[in-house]
Amino acid sequence: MKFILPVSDFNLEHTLECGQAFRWEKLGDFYAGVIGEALVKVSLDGHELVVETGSPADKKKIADYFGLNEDLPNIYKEIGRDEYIRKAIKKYRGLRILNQDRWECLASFILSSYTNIPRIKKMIASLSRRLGKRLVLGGMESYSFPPAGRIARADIKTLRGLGLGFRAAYIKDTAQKIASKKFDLDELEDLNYSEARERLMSLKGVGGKVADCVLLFSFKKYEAFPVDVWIKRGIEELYFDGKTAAPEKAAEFARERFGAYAGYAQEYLYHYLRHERERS
DNA sequence: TCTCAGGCACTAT
DNA sequence: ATAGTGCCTGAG
Repeated sequence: MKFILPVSDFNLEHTLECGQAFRWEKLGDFYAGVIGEALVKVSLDGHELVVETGSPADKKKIADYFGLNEDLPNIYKEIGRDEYIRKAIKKYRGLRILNQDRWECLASFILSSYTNIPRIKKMIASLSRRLGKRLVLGGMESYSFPPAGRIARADIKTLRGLGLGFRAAYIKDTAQKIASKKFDLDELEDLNYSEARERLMSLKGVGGKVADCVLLFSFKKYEAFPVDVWIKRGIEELYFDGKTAAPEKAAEFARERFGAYAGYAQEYLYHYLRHERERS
């Protein structure tokens, strides 16, 4: 099916290539990716987001996935508290935080530890190809992200064979807890940010950074401020006068400075720090 | 060959 | 609480 979502303040490229999701690929003038159980093609034409899916899809869910329900101008007003962030917003206007599948998001960021984005994408692709469901759209094919049960039952050697390395044990352990309902992801929805964060951190392979990514990218807990090495260096340089700060301190500072949408500030700052600062 | 990449667990203070 | 260290793997 094919449909159109009207959009404003939306930049597809920034949104899909900012590192929050690992399943999108640019193919000419459109992006192909997987949302849940659907292979999806999207392109942006002015104020129209053109969406094509291989399986029936709920328009509302797709709009929600792309973060289209958030009032971006208001968010900019909230987080625009200094020159750095305002400059970053100017450069990356239209970047929206996605609302991804919770399990896939958690698993993906467990895999993100001590590696780089191309390799994270590779791990997710091979895991999906091996244990996920085949999806087709037109001439394209891809695979859904495997449900927790599939990963829980896979043996550790298989997972290592897919290139997961030491992360294989972490993801399997977490998959087992989810599949056996010892850990219910959806219950986190009703907890406040720090309670939910603490719960997530009880899982193996989930520290503060990964927990924040999951809360930000799949729970709409926008006060989450993931601190990776880049953001850490940036915060130290811009706000701590070059002095080193523990990741938790940097995150705490950022939540106080940027408020309820600190996570949005993180996305903009991250890209500003990583790609564009020197050119501005 | 070597270093480094979007962390985390484990151990020792 | 806080600091140090090893970890699968692949790209540059």
